[in-house]
Amino acid sequence: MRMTKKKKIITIYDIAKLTGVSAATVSNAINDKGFVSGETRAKILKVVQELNYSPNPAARSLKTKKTNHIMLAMNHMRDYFYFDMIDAVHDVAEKYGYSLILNFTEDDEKKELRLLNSLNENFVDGLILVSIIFSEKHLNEMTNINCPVVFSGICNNRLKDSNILFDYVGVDTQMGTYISTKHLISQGHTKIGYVGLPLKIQEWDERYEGFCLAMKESKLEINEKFVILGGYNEQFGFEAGLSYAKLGNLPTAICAASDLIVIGIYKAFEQEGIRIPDDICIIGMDNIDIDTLVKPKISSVAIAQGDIGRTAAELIFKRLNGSTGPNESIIFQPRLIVRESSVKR
Amino acid sequence: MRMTKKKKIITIYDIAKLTGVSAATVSNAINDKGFVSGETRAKILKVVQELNYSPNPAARSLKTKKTNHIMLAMNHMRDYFYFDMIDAVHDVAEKYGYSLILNFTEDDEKKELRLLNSLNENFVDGLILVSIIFSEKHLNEMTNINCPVVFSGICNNRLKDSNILFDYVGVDTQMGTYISTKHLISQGHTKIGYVGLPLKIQEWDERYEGFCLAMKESKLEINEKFVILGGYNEQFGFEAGLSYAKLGNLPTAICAASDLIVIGIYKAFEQEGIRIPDDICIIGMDNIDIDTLVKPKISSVAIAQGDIGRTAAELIFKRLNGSTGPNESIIFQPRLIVRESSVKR
DNA sequence: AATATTATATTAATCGGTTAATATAATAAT
DNA sequence: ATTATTATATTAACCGATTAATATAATATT
Repeated sequence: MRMTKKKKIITIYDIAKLTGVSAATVSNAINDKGFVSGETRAKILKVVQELNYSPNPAARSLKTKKTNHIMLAMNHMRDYFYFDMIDAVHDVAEKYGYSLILNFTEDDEKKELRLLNSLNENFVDGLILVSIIFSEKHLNEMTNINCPVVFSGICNNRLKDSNILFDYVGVDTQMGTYISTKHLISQGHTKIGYVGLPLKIQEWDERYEGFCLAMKESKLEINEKFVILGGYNEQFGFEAGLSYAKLGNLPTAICAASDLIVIGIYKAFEQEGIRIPDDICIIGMDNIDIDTLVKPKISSVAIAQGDIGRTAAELIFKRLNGSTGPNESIIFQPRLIVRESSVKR
Repeated sequence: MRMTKKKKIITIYDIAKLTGVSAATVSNAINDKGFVSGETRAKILKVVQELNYSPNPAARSLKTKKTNHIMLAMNHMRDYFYFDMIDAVHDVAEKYGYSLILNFTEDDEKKELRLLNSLNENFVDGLILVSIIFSEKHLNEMTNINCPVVFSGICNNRLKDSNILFDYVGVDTQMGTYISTKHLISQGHTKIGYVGLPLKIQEWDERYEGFCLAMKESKLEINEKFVILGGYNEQFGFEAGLSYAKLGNLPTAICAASDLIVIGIYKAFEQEGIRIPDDICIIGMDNIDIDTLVKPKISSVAIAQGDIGRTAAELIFKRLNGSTGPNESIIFQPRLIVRESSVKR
């Protein structure tokens, strides 16, 4: 629709004039503050409704210092991982009468830092930052933040372990790869490979750690040739799959850090004539929709993205409502879902 | 992060005081208006940077009547259809220095109408409304809108045909089912079924129309038993698949209005032992990621969701930049993508 | 040298609400 | 009947920017 000539904007003063009261009384009536008689209130609300008036958000915001916006920032849209999360955060925001601003940082740490840096300007009332990598740089940028921030996603548990410096809602992904690896081991596998994220922070990664732990516990050796670190998306999975094929000597099972990696490996293995699960068993993580649509169906570890989003959002509003308790760290436990890709038929 | 004690908020007056100029000059310097000497400007910007100052958006918004927000409203998150669109709109918004507010109307016409109704309150600077159904009720609610609105999605072309009442960016979905049906016909099929949306508006639906047109052109009869109307999601596709199975007498090919429907039919047919494409050929629409991940790969009609989002967003900004030309109606043409599900091997 | 023009900066009004302080009227308490 | 209390409404300041109108100083023009 093209812009038509500017309409006269109805202000609180128009309502006041029409009802014969002061602007302050109109404000009180609208915001359900006391001090307004039932009669007056009814008269005001009637006119408000008739004129379809609603207060200018900017003016209100300027005085109250609340924007009624929260922001959900995440690296990128195209990870099926996030859909439920967006949905859940949106629902909670709506419940509290807030709007949801979506922001994609595209795995760009600079963008994330700039975002944190800009939050001192009454831009949003709260932020949920989903980041794959989380470093001390993030903390440094948070010194001048004056709105609640909840971190989420695939943070590094190490940060939570020693010193809870921020609210955090996430999932124990180390447990995720731990149980998926254990599942493979329980099937009798001993030559198990791993494909996952690089060890960015201090040469360490939760998911890889979970894999190592499970192997160690079962006294199994990790063959370095079977470990491929570097990413989490389909493309990386495809490349990893090809590397395996070139290897000649295959592991009998693979623990992957994400289902997208598995999808990539599927494609590579199909191309190379390697059969799943006949030649090699495989299990992923995230429990995305696609898992049940491909053949064989992908075994996975469910991490309740919706719950994470909901909980993170609720935490924001808890803080906005004045909760000043110590920082919380809410860690959901992952759940093993055995389908077809990890079980020999 | 929990709220710490409120920080002193830096205002334009603080900057003014520190640099020894007036607030007006600071404002001019920040906004790159003329009338400020290079020397003064540099001095101001230096302090601005040092204090990490940025203008209060509410105050600015109140005066300028611009929020720097645009809204993308769509029925629901969980249609793969929309991902590229969200991404594209976000990118364009970012390019113009705008934030993206996401809103889900959940196929609820009331929510859509309430949304249109609320847009007279300087809430956002522009709206892209993606709606499956578009009725005159929508138009009625738009009388008091004072920001540009672009409709998109699967609107009814009829509205555009007679009288362009709003900016519209979409895809010719009638052409979509027309070419997919033609494709099936060119393979020699004569008994062709259709699964798609109900005929909500005036007993008429674009996609179904495209199917009918192609059949008519080839002088093929439409068997009413093979036409199943009622929805567009996976669940509906599953039910449609089961109905076909019960029918006994199957069509040799099916034109589906969405790929999600195809996914549903896949599941039903797998359960019922009907093979694709051996027993029945099938083609969908939307070209979602999953198409190439399932077996057989789903033939589809690509509708450039990213292009639609980008174009719709650019149109919003064109209007915001003062374009007052007649309403535009930009219709992308769909593209046939033949994979495995529609071709006998 | 007097005046016009230009460049630069300031003043003060304004945007449209909210809210603390204050006034007024109505009722209750003494 | 006077005062205290309560309920209701108003006044006016304020939030933090932008901007039109205005002032001032510096330079150009005659």
